[in-house]
Amino acid sequence: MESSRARGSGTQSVYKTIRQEILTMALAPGSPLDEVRLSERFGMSRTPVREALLRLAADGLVTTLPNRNTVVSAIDFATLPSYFEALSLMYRATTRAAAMHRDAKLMEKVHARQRDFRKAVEDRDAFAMIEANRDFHVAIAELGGNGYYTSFFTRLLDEGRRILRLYYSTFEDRLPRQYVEEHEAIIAAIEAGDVDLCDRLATEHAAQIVRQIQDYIARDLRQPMDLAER
Amino acid sequence: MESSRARGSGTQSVYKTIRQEILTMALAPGSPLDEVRLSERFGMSRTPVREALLRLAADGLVTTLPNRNTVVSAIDFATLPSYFEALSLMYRATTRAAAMHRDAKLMEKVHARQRDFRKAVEDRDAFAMIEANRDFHVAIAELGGNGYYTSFFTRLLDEGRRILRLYYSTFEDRLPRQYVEEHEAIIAAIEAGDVDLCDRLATEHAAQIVRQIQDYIARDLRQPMDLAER
DNA sequence: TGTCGACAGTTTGTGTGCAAAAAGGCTGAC
DNA sequence: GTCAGCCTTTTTGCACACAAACTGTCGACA
Repeated sequence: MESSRARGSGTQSVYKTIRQEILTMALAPGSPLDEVRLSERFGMSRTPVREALLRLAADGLVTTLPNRNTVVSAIDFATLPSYFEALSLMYRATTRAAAMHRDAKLMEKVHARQRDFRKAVEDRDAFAMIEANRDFHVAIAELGGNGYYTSFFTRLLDEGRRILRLYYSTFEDRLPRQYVEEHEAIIAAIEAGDVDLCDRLATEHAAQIVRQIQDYIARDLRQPMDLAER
Repeated sequence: MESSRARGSGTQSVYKTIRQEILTMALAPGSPLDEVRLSERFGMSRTPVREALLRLAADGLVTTLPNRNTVVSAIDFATLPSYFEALSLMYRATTRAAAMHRDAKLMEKVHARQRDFRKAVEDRDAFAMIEANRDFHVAIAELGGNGYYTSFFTRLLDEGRRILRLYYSTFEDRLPRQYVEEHEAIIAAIEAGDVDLCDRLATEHAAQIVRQIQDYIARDLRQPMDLAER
């Protein structure tokens, strides 16, 4: 068959593709992932598909029901408070770390991500904004230089992409501009090496985001809302 | 063949067994894990072995070199400072959370784990002490009720099991008794719901452990030490 | 009419074969 | 004696086949 595909790339490409589709909500939570159907879609056998699903399961993005099928993991609203708590903590920890480990080269990446973010806001592109915001904070985490923080934080932010997509389908431009300014303030504080200020700004920034999501949720709850996950 | 094995248990049992062997250092970092050899050892085909290795790779416990073999992940001493930082943070976060979410049933589990820990210290069993200490803090994290904290912290503590095994091969009984007392103090602070005290105790407890490991490392460095991982 | 059991269909879990890729050894030339 | 190139060996990545397990449906019986 197609031996054009590089040897180790099968699993990788399936993993990346499905992961992206899950995070962008192209695959809704609860969607069944059939191994045969996926293998047909990607034009390869079940084995690499299976291995990709295994990796996604390890990431917590899909849930495999033993001897049954695999589904896209549901977003559990009951754990949202825990999520916000963990997210806030990691906002603070990574931003503090960044203020302590300044590095010109990595700092430039932070600036670049902030430019992307500003552009997304100006374009009023809600989805691009979500991605850019994530990338901005990942860049800060990498600047902080603690790999444990970076991987955990990245995981949290990715889960957040799904939550945000749920509520950002319609774009409201009141708050985003404020986010741009907060990002600028955080950058300035990092460059000044002011750890305490970073901590305060990160705390406030996290609270801002949490507040906004909670507003969206509260608004949704006033409308009839289909909570059935599957 | 042996159809006696339950259908879904193959991968699971291989995963659990190898994971345990890695965490207890029965499999040294850098040890090669050959799929064929493992499949012979466990009396099954390569497929379930392969899936188990994939899960271990997702946990970061093994590293798979593409198109080559997979090896037990090395312990990277360069990242130890980051590790200690993350560990300390999670000690604090989970203990604080525990003080806020008190629960009689889960609290009893904490007491039980502390009894195990005390017994391990009295028995002068270094390895049992390592396991019991991990379980004690996991129990506190579960008491805290934040699943994100629990999973990240558990992962850190498991990685710590390997590091501690490196340095606890000979048991020194100066500090352990102090750990017992510190654990007791933490339990009391949780039961009193004193968040700030929990934070201080967790910080000090973490610093204690970090200091001890660093002492071990410093002592080792004074001797000729083979740093070659493989 | 409601409930239980058997059957068929679907989907996963595992076994097996083959080919690609990398490592190490061998041979030959310089 | 050393180094380059080829070949062999080892091990993985993927394809495919088969059987177990679960779901849903249909029919029989109370």
